Amino acid sequence: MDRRVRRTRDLLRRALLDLILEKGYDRITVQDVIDRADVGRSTFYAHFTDKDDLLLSGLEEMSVTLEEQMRRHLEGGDPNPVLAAFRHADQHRHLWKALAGKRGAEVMRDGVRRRIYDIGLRRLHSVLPEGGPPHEVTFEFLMSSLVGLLTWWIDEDRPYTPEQMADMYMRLAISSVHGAYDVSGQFWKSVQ
Amino acid sequence: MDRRVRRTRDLLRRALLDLILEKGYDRITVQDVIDRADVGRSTFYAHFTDKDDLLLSGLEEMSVTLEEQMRRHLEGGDPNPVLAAFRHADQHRHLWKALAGKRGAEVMRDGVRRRIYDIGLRRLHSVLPEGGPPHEVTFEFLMSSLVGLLTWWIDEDRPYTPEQMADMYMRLAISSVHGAYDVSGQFWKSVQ
DNA sequence: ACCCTGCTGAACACTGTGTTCGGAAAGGGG
DNA sequence: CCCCTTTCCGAACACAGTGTTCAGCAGGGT
Repeated sequence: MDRRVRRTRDLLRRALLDLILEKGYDRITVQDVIDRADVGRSTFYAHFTDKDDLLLSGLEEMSVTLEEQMRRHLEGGDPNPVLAAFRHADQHRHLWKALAGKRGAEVMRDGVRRRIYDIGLRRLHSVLPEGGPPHEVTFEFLMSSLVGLLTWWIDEDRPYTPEQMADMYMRLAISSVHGAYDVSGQFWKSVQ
Repeated sequence: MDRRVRRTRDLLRRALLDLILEKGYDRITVQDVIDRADVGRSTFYAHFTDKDDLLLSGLEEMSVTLEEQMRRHLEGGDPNPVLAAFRHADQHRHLWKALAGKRGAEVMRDGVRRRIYDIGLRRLHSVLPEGGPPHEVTFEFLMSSLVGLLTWWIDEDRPYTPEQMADMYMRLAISSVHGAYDVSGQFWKSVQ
């Protein structure tokens, strides 16, 4: 039955997330996960090929809602394009901490990073003016600082609201581009 | 014999670095390392407690020269304080790629990151003005973009000189701070 | 030539992985 | 309610890698 399958997979995913927050991803064994989820060993391997696979299945779920949320914000003409990301992280703190935080797995951080990069790339490339550093450099600069701020904020439980974080990031990011490319206020408008 | 000991440790460290570039840190077994270094198994464990320990002993060596080099630049009143970091990465490409790159270990990236953070923190805190975002936010923004650019540049073999990289980074970084802090203050009061 | 000191490698116990398979349990359709 | 299919269970197994131990070997230093 489909319901049974989904239930089992959810149990396993949830157990993994809890364990990540407790002891960190790399200290977890498959045995830990199936004990916590109260699921048979062979059942685990019937659903996932290994621990990483289980983890990645969680990322899929998360990045789908993230991308959707970001797209909605962008298409809705939101003045701050990164607000959606900070809001999503705030609403799914538990998930983000486990997946993108310190105790999470490397695989995962790379995954999250790549997702945000992909979303940002589409938009940024058409928005960046000419006459400054190569786009790839500016892109790397802006994306790594965004990912850095996002994960730091969640990981360290800093007491700023998503709106504050997004504002601060955008202010820093926009003026960096503005200064480095030496353009007039037109850039600010095109971002809004 | 002191010389014999040092030789053995060097053989192991070198073997590890080569293997990291070949197959990535997490795919390496202790057996791989000692085979490559042609060293007995028990000898390995006589010198290092495990694989991570061997890796960290390499970081020590690297971060000592990096810190020294950065301190010299800073004390010499160098106009571009991050140039030393880009130069060091350029001169020790092999090491940086293995330690701070994609194929390197997580432990290591965190180590490199923390080193750069520590060095930057001392300096930044006294330099940042008031009236903008909280220092910790700006600091995180600047440091993660610096680390991001550094590792991306080395990892992807982008064809820019250390001087160009340092220049581009400083341009982006300075104008971001300048722009974000040079405000009438009204905006930031609501954040703080 | 003789010591040390450090190196060797086989053997071992142990932890964790991923597979297999007979049988139990759970749910849906008649 | 029973039957049938799907799913789950868990013990047993082979395997890979870790870290330890120990008797013996090698070679540089005095």
